[in-house]
Amino acid sequence: MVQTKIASATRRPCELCPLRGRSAFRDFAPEELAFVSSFKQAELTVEAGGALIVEGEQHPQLYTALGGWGFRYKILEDGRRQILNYILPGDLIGLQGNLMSEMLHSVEALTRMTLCIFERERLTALFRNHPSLAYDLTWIASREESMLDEHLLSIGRRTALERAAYLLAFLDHRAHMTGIFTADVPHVLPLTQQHVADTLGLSLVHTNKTLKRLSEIGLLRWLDRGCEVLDRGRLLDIAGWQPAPEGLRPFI
Amino acid sequence: MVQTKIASATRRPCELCPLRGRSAFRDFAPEELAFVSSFKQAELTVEAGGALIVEGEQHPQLYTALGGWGFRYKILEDGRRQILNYILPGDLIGLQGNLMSEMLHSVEALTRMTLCIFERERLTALFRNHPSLAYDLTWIASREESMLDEHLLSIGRRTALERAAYLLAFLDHRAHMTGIFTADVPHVLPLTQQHVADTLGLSLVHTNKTLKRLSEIGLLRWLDRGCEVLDRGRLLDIAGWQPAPEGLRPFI
DNA sequence: CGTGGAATTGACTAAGGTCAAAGTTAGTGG
DNA sequence: CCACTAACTTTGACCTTAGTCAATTCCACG
Repeated sequence: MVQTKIASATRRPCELCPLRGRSAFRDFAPEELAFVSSFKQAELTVEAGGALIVEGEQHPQLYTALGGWGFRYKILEDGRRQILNYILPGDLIGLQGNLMSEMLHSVEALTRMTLCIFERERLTALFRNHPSLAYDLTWIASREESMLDEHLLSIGRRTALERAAYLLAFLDHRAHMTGIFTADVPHVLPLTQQHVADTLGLSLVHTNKTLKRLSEIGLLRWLDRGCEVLDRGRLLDIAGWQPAPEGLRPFI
Repeated sequence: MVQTKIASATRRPCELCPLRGRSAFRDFAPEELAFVSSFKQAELTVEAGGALIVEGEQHPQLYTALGGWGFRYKILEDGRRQILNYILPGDLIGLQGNLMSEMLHSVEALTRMTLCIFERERLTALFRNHPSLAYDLTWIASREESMLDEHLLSIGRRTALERAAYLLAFLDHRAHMTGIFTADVPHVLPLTQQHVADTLGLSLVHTNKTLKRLSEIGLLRWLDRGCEVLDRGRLLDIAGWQPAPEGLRPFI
């Protein structure tokens, strides 16, 4: 949690971006690609548990997650923590909250993450010269909002069991959509029960008992620091949720 | 709640927009104003309780609230309702959720609302020709996100008393910032306790008891269908919250 | 072997939900 | 002007869910 970031020397060109060509993402026009390439400053690697963004600090960079898992959160003065959303490859980090002033939330890596760094300053050039990318940026912000809406509904109105079912189905769905659950890796959500608790607004103990209920009926398997979803359909039934169909999505 | 919208014949030019010139909002350059004027289709009036947007429906318009109060919400199949955020003058409605496909939440008027109508289709032209307005749009989406982050923290991690204090301080603050609490009107948040309950994720009964506690120590007065905040400072203390300082904000 | 983070479990407590009824108030129509 | 209604608010009694406390167990790792 207090580990520092580790900047890597990598300077992979956008043409070789690991996200490019994944079936979930839209293609770029050549001129868009050229601009994004110039927009990109460097790549960054953050170890699991490392702090990427700290609430209250100025943060002149934006990031796009290229690999790994992270999460955004806020804490109250006495330490109560609320996880706001999870970050998966393709997600833009730093757009939430004010566009230019200090950060209103923190971001921490759940696994080792690789990120692409952009300078906030250059957003102006993006808006001025690349309307289609500007549109994408708004689209991305809008998508984040709709996820937050869902979470709010969940925490506000669902029972503990429904919330847990919703969260795990949601993350499993996103992982699949993003293409990080390939055939060769185990399909595990890299969470501790503390993360689940802090996302659902529940205590750790109650979260544990709730997850146990879901395990017992065979909907998931809890591993050492992770969760394997065994039956997303039935989780969705319990939650009374249906993921919104999503076409090709942009990323920057 | 099932009343229909009432389109008014008004076609007030943007130069006479009631928001323009209010101290909270930024000024437009002449060419921006000209574009927004052409962007604007008409004005709309919705009576209190009227449905402006219904979840699941296609909605080719965007709105900017000019006057009155509204709220966005989602419901579960069995009727449990979660209010996501409130809409005040200057807020853009319809950007949340997917930019172009069906609406993912509903919007209802809390008081009589007047709105400015834009065609979603013309967003493309806005992005292409008015980078500064495109930037504003992203800024607005980003601001909505940061409000949702706050709400999530509140519902997930604050006690009933803290949540109520937070919500009322939040709304009172926004009302003041937006300039709708002028000297000649009573400074009343136009809510029922059911709205408060559905925002805080609490039952109506418990909400009532919680609000009573806040009244008894003199922090607010509950009126027939509304709330008068008497001591925002102490509400903020209870909530452990501090509104983020906000400079001039854009609107479209 | 130890050690520390994570997961589990049981006993008890408290916050908040549910049910049911009654009181208030604004508005409506006679 | 007044009775009537419907929507809101208020209150008390009781129940359920979830939180707290305190151990214990289970691993992964050095």
